[in-house]
Amino acid sequence: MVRNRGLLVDAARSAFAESGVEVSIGEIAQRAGVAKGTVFRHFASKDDLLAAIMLELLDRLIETADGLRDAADPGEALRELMTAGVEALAADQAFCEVVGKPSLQNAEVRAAIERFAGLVEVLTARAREEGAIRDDVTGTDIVLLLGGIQQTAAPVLGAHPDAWRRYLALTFDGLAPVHATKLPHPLPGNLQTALAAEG
Amino acid sequence: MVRNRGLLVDAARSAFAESGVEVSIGEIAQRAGVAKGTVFRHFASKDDLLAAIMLELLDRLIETADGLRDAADPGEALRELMTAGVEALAADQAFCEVVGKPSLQNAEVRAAIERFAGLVEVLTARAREEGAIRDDVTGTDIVLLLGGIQQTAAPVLGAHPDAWRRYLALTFDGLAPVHATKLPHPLPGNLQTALAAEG
Amino acid sequence: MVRNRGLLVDAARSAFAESGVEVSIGEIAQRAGVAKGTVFRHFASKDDLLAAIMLELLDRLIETADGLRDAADPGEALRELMTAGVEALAADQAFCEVVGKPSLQNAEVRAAIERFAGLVEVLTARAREEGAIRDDVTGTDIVLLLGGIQQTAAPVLGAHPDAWRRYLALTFDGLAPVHATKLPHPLPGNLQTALAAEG
Amino acid sequence: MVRNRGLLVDAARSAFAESGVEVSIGEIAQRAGVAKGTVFRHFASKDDLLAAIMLELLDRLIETADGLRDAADPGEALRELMTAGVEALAADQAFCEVVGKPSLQNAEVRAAIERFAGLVEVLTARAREEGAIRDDVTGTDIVLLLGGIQQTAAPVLGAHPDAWRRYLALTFDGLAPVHATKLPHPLPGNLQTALAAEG
DNA sequence: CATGAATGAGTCTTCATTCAT
DNA sequence: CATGAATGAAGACTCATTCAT
Repeated sequence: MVRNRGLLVDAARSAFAESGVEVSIGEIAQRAGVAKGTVFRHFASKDDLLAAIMLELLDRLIETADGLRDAADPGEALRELMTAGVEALAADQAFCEVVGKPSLQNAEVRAAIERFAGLVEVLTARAREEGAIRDDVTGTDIVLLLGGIQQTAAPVLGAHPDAWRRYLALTFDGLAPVHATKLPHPLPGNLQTALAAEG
Repeated sequence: MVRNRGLLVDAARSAFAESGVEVSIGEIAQRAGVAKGTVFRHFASKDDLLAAIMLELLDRLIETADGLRDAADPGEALRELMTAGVEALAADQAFCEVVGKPSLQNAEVRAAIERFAGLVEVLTARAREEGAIRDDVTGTDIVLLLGGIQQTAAPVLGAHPDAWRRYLALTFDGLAPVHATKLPHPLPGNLQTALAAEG
Repeated sequence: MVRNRGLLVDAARSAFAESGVEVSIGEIAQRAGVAKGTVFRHFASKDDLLAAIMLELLDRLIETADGLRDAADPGEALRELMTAGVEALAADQAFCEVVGKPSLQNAEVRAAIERFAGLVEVLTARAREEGAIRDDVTGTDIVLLLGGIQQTAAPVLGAHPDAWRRYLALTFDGLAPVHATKLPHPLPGNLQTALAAEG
Repeated sequence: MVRNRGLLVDAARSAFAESGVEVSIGEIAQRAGVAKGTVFRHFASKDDLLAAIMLELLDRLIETADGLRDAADPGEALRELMTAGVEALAADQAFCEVVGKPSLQNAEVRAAIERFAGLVEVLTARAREEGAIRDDVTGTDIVLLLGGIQQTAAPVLGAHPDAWRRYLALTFDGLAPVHATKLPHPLPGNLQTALAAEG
């Protein structure tokens, strides 16, 4: 039924968030109060289930980015988006692992990340043009930084759940247009190109 | 013999570096060209082997930090240390996982991390006092940032092995004393204290 | 299904009985005609499986002991109980090993043994008071003797499956109240106390 | 060298005695202060080493039995022999396991047991003819009883190292010629015949 | 549709035994 | 002769996935 799918998705969401991608199907099924077989009725494989959950998170983030597209203050908008991004990562162990490891991403997830990256690129460009951030920073940088900020705080998140805000602030200071030297090793503008394997 | 142990450690080093802590003993043995049992001749358990490899890396880092202790330019010294730290992380998947997840650390590894953190604290203090970095940044921040910088670059490391240098530069700019606002959510000075308490 | 569990328990029962506690899960699975994983579906660990089988035997023995509690002839009742006990041991290698080695006993098994020992104590006391057995024999002695009688016959059990009856008879003669000298080295009345302390 | 063999045998003796036949070759080698390979230089297999140690024990027992052959009091002689036998068993875990489980016996051990059994048969016959013990008891019974008596006390040997004397006394009372009823299930006079497998 | 039993490949680890040095 | 490194066959246990009911 459709209700079971809902329970399943809820359970998977919390299980992946708390325990990461390695959480077992059995654990998820148990949390949902269904049998393991039911999981595979709704999702062809564990990877599919994971992808579905990750897509939810990505879609929410895409929506947020979309809503900030025409914000009055592009610098502030970018900061809000980054806040939302890091917050989402800090709240979900599996999300961190998936966005940080391309090998865990399937086609749909990759497409959603690309979509998100495109919006980030737009917001970043606006902020850059307004002089809110330095002009050698790209959208790809911003997307990558989200995972980095979360990771910085990760080891202390148990004791300091808000620590990521500290490192977001620090990173944002690094993005400020006050810095004279150019950043080295610029990446290609497109995230997919930057990810392009083995090269 | 000693040669086999060398092969084994080499194999383990590269296997852990490429695939992370979950790489199987079988894979390591195969890379080394030995039987599985041979691995357990040299290291009592997989954890012991992992710890040995991690301690190599940590010891090298500690040595580097120690050598920079009395450097003429404390700001530059800190940057060099961070470079060495991120480079080590970027080159080793397992190292990232171990330093980021206290549950993977055995007593020796934990002690080495603590020792390293102590040296970072010293270098950070000097840089702070010299005005090379802003005065609301602690050694704990620096240690945590290493993992964050690596993580930022991680998704593109396959295609751009030096990408971490870009994000190290960006982070270092964020540490510059030009920033007026204080960082929120300060952590306790001691890393162990910051890590304390699972919740 | 339930049939498979039956097959599994049957297989485990006979495998443990014939080969002792060291029989492999693979052997049991093969006898049951299932895969190894199936064993772990039904029992969380080998110890759990062993405990389940052992508890069956102990429960049957406890039931027997309980049924003999108010028997008209306490001497005969004790003999019947000992017969049941030795017979159970003679038929099951693993049972012998488990009751003889406290380290193989989990909490439930230990509790069942204690319960059985309590009943034996009662029956022994009655027999003693009736003058059916000598008055320096305790329930602890009787419990211990069961394993001893089995062990006496063990080496010839292959060729003489009933040999234990011979040594039960001999032992029972030794328990008769006709003997003038007291038994040396009396043990504490309680079995757990007698077992206490590894040294 | 011959000295190494001595160290090895000493180590094996104590290791087998304390831990039983399952003690590892590594443990024995370590106790002896030699390398594992050395064990196999002196003994072709673990079974051979075990057999050598067991033969020592059996030879000592055979000697004891031989010395009691012409004792003035045949009943007392038998009791002394049984005391020596049970004491040897109680002091050696592996010895118990080997004599109790024909499958652990190699040809030499079996021969020594047979030799011992022959002597016991002689002592038993004398005691029987003197009326020191009941006349339906055979040497085979006596040999088998040794293991049984040890086993009776085994579970409490940790806390009560002399407990076996209690059960030896009890058993000896059972052997007394005061008992009217014949023992059931007589075994063939020869131990090897009684052991004869699968019959 | 849902169940949960069954599968089987894969993991770490132990240990008797062999053999090059 | 002694060493101890190497082997490889087991063993217990886990888990994604399949499928009969």
